[in-house]
Amino acid sequence: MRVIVAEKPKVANKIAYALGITKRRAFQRRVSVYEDSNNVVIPAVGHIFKLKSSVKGYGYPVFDISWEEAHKVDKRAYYTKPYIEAFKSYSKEADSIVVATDYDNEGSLIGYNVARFIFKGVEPERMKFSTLTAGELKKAYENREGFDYGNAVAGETRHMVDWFYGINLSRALMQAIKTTGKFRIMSIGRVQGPALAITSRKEEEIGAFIPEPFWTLSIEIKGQKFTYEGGNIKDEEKAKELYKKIGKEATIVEVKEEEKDVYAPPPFDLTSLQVEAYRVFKISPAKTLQLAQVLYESSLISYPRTSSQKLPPSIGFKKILEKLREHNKSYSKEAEELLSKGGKLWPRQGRKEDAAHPAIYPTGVKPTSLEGEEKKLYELIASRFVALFMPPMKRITTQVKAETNKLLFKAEGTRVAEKGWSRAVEHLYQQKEKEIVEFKEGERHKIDKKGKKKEMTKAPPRYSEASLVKELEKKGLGTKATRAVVISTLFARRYLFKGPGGIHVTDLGMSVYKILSKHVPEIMSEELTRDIEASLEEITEKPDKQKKVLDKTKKVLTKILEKFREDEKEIGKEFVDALSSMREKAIAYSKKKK
DNA sequence: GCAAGGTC
Repeated sequence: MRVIVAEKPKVANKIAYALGITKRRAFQRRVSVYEDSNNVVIPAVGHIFKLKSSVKGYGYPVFDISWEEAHKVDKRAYYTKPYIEAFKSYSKEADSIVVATDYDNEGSLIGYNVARFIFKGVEPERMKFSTLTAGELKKAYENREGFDYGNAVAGETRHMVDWFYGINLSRALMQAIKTTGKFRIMSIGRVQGPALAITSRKEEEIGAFIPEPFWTLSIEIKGQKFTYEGGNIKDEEKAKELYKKIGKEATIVEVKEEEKDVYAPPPFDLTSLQVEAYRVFKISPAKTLQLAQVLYESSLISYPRTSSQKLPPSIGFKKILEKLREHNKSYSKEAEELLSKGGKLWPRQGRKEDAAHPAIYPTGVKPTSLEGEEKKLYELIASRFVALFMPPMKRITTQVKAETNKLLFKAEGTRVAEKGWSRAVEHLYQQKEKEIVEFKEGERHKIDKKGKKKEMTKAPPRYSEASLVKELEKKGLGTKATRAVVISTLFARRYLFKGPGGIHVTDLGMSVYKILSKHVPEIMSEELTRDIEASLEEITEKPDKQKKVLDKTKKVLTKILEKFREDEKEIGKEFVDALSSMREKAIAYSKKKK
């Protein structure tokens, strides 16, 4: 029997149908396996093996670890057990293993672990594909390759290095607090560290910010406000002097109109969906991922954990639009227009690509019982899909300049000449336009009002969860599926909290940031990720370099952890001080509220 | 009770 290992249930289904294996069997009522007389396609659910310490307890350093069935290591991974069982039920009759997981380090490792721990002694083969079309899957099956050990070993190394740093340093932080007789869950890791550093540096910047005064000048003509073209004035005397120069009348010296095409935003990848859902609905990135997973499981949208902003024709643009036309009045007219126009349908495409998945799109399946945020997110995905095929919005910006006693003032406005694609989304959100009163060049008008205002410079804005997710992506930290989760962890640890204006860092968070920046700067820096990536590339080419990389990591960490332990008591005291200062602030705040 | 990465 040949066992074909898929990464996840939906993909197992596609592979099976592409290979003409249509007999489905529900293993233990939970796992769908697809079988004919020679082949069986069985899905994993991502990683079903997990790293586990070989020594008990919470001491450190620990470097002795091994792979174990995930459900045995972590109760929360209970749902992986039937998948393990499904594979095991074929372990005796399997004489051929084909790994058909995503073609990347993590995917190869998922398949490698299934092959070596469940189907011992059978040399695995590899199916290599980048889209899930029947044609490509079939070709990948017919042209099976040797197994890509390089990818799998690189993936394993990434898991181990992250475990060594994350578990050991988290334990060191907790141990420091224990020296004071208290207990608290603490954590830090390769992604948590830089995320905490980014927010902490912002906190410091805001704390150190000293507002400075500046003055602005304005005039009002026919109810239209104009501002001084020279911008903000730092010197009060200068502002007074200019203010005095403003006369009783002004001449319109320039009226400039410019028409611009604004194209529909590209298809959603997970990050841009998270950013947009936050902008439009204030839904947090972690919540968006969770909602998108529900929509995916209900077959309403395609796979959400993608970093692609491209949509291939193979998804069937026309069929989807035809179905969407029936669902929702808000964009059925637009869908109808696109369909009745005939000709080729071609959506806008974005820059980002993902070897394993296309961008997020609505499948066309009719939603039946969506409510609240689920409904909002679905509507966003569906209407933006329709917008992709529509013509650009035409926006006109108008700039007017007025002169009084050789002082120039300007006013700017925008209006929409043609709504274009924005018609498909206007039931969800509207672009704000700035109206402007009509003027003609050469006109002379009375100045109705003149103003001089003192203002203060503002501290830089805080991160929101959405802008932090975006920043992590920009710096190449974490993955599409983990960034929002990492941020949630920092909130759960009480390193961060949501306050006025966005994300704030707590005293505890600042204290962790400062102490680790001093003792273990590498865990707070994005350089660690860069170094690991470089090592992984080397391992992909030469898997026997793994030992060298792991040994080096152990050596470096051992030294760091030894030094950390010397200062354990002192560090523990700093954490406890930070915690009590947080408690005092919280009490003061709740009293003030009363 | 600790990471980060897959996935339900």
